[in-house]
Amino acid sequence: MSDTVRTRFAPSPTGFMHIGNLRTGLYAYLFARHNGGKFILRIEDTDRERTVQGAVEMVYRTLKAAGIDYDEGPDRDGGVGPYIQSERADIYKKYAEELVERGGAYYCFCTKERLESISGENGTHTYDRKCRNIPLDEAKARVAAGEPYVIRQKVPDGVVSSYRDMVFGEISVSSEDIEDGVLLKSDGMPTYNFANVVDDHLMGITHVLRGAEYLSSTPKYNLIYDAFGWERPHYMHLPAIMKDATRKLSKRYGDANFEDFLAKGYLPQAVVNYVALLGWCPKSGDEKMTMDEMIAQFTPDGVSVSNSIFDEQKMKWLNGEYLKAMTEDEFYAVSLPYIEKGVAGGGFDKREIARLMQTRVDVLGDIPEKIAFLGDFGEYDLAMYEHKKMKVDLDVAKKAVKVSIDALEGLNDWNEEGIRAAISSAAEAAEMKGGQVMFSMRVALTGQPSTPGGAIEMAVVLGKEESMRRLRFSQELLDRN
RNA sequence: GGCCCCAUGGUCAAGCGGUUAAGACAUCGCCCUUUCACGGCGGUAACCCGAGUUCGAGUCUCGGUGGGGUCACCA
Repeated sequence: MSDTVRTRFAPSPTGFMHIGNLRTGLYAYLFARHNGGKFILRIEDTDRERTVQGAVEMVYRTLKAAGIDYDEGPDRDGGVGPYIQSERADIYKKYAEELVERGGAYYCFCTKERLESISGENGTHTYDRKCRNIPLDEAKARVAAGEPYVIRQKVPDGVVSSYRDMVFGEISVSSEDIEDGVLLKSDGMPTYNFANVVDDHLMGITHVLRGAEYLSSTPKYNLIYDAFGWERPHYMHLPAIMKDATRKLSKRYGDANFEDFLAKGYLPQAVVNYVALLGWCPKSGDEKMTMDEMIAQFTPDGVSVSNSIFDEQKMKWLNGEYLKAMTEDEFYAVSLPYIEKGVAGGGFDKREIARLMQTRVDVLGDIPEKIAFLGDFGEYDLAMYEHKKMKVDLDVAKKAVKVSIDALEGLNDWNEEGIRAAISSAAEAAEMKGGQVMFSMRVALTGQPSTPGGAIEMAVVLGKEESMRRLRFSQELLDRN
């Protein structure tokens, strides 16, 4: 293997990809690309009980939507596969046995019951190394006889295992704090501890990026590399993303799930951009960045060491920035499904609605409720006509609505200019301020205290027929009081 | 509890011994405006505590406190 950078993203297919997982993959991708290296996707499904049907497809979907493309993976062979751990069982077994021969591991025949019986004060139990000194010949004979076993790491005595993490710096753990952990389970599958080391080595991974929960167990993994005589990779651990000050984002509760955000009307690139900013700050201080810009600027010294709290509000803002930066056509395309949902098939000018919504929503999912009034008009609270700043009250409103009706009834140019001209001159003739008429007209047209646009824009969207119908309805409503 | 890690406004965060302690989100006010937005301008708001090192500490050291992680035949 050459010395080009190779990183990997190794999710376990448990059904969800929250943004913390996504960020880990993103950083591994950015780091690889920044250094002109390769990015590998590996599926860690050694725990058959937690593996969820269809979860691998979800990983593919997510990566694709996020714009993270991998060079090698289950469906893109790079010569060091398979890239799915459950298909590599024989490899782990072979290496575990080799490690036993090298003196870095041993067979253990302790039962689960025995292990539970030696649990410590805090419910934690450290293996007491009972099987550590069984002569190898004897152990092999027991294995050959069919006795169930696991293979455990033989942690050397009296050493301090240290490494330099790219973001956290020097980390040291002494061997007395490291347990003789299980490497190969009794079902023949490896544990994460072992599969990772073997795969990362065999796949030529040069830089391991992963969550900080592995920070203190990395010395243990390094001891395995050492026992094999393999070169250790570089490590870059990433601080956690929190739900609040004391709780991590959790897969179990489906927190901050990537696909949920897409369903709510977030743009994948906005989510990816936001997530990149949680725990990393580019030298330039840029916030809104394309993937290429992130690649160009991604360096480990900008990665933070402390946890950060996920803030949907800011992600919303960023998403809004992406929305506003689109061309009208682009926005129309992405917003159309939401507009259709909001107006439920009404014959409105969807193009115009899209134009109005572009600066008014941060998330596409907010569109339907913002335009619901277009298809839903009826009795409303007349108090809405009271507006001090606009100098409007019920009497003014009555007059204004009548003026509007008279001005628009015979209008043929039903567009912004035409309506504006008609209303303006009518207002003048009636000795009213344009604002008084237009404010009242807007309420009369919509029955809403606030709308995405003013009277003229609303009239255009509603069309002449519907506008006139609504104005007359409102006139009646006002006259009844 | 042992071990590992972390600590700048409400949130994300610059800062690497000397700054009026950036910037962004949020919030508040003003302007623009026919409502709501968009946009523009401005304001409020932070170095966890205590020692030490130093002429000088948010920045270095130690201790405390708080928080996170980990201690599985889960990853």
